[in-house]
Amino acid sequence: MRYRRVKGTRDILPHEAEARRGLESQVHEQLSKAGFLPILTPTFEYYELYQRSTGESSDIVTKEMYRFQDMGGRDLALRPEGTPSVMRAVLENRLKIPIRLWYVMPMFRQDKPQKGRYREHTQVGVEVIGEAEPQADIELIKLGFDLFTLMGIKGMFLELNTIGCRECRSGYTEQLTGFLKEHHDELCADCKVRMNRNPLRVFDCKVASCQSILKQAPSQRDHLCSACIEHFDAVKAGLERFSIPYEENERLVRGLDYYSRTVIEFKSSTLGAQDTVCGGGRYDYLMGELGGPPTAAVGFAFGVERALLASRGEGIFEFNQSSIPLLLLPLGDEAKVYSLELLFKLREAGIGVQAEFRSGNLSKQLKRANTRNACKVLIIGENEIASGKFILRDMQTGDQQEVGFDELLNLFCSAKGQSC
RNA sequence: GUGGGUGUAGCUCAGUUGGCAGAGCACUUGACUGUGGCUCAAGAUGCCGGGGGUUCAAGUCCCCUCACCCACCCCA
Repeated sequence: MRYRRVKGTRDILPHEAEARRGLESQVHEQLSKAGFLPILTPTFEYYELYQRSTGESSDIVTKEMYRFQDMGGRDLALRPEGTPSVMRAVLENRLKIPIRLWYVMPMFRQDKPQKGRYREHTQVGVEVIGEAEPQADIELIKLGFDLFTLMGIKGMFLELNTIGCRECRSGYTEQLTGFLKEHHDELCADCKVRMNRNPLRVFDCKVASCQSILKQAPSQRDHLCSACIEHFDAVKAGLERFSIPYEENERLVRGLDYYSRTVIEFKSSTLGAQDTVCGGGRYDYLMGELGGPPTAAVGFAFGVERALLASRGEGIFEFNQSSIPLLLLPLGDEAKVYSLELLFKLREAGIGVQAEFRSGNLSKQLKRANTRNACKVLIIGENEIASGKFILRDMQTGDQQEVGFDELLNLFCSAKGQSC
């Protein structure tokens, strides 16, 4: 094969493309009800935007970005995640805050592909901008929970943590760094790097020896300020009140630098190694970081591909085998021309109709109709053209009737929306 | 970057101790020239991922390489 798709990219073939349309329209409906407005941002931005927001300690920025220069020498990058672009757009276009925005956009990360991980993938993102109260966190989490339930995500569970605010975190990271320095020689190479860049990330480490050291590490819980504790308690109380099951996971810190306080991940046990369907949290400092006014915000994003993987064959985006409600079967050259005319007239009337233009006797045409999964066929031969009456055949039952054009319209318009 | 697995027909996959390249599904044609699905018959389809080596002989054994998948890591 001479031409292949680029590593880590996928062709989304008709049946999956249909499923995605179904998913998107459901998401749109739910989010509209919750007051979210759609937004779309460019596929590439200045590299610096991601560097400043996603952060220097994140894997995304350090090793996964598609970074390039354009002909004007601009330092650009393909969008690896949506939140920075959306916040930039809010700021740049002076959108009125508070505002709730959502998007579905492709994201690009040059990671090594495997199941549920692609170099181009699609995220649905949801951002609540300008709401600092824990109720916003609760509403958002409930929204996600309901959405994933509706989609039929199998083996779903929610992990929850708080990573504090600037004030309480700085004291904690200081203490944590001190602890890590004491154990410097026992740590793995990755953790030695993490220690300096973003010490909280050491909790992500899967190396057994690191984990056993970390058991004795100071707990962030003991360093949360009273405001952060209050916020976290309110969120947890809300989840309990609305019967949203969750697991508290002190190890959950998220790979992006801009989070504060609440962080969440929805996971599915069916996905294997890449089990996170949705990640998110609060990012009260990001707007300020980008040079805007201090603006609290909370949001999440879920991967469309993973959501589909985790719910295959279930939920809202099942789709029907594509079938043709009515297929015109012309017999002979004259009938072909005639059937084209008929095709346009019927379609104008709103009927989902197609025509078979290949030549062949009736036997062959019916065979083709069968292969193409036609519900009903209209046989158009010399006799039919002469009389203006066509034979309408039901491909399932084999019933046939002679119908004129007007009769045909009536039959199909009254049966609109029905499958065969 | 580090492991493991898989590459054979359009698809799913067999292929034995090295001995003519196979099956099922799908496809084409006919039986059936204005009535499909079922059945029967016939047919087409391959750089066996690529390169090199061993051998009288390689899909099969050896070396190299590429691609894809999975896992580590990280995340959606």
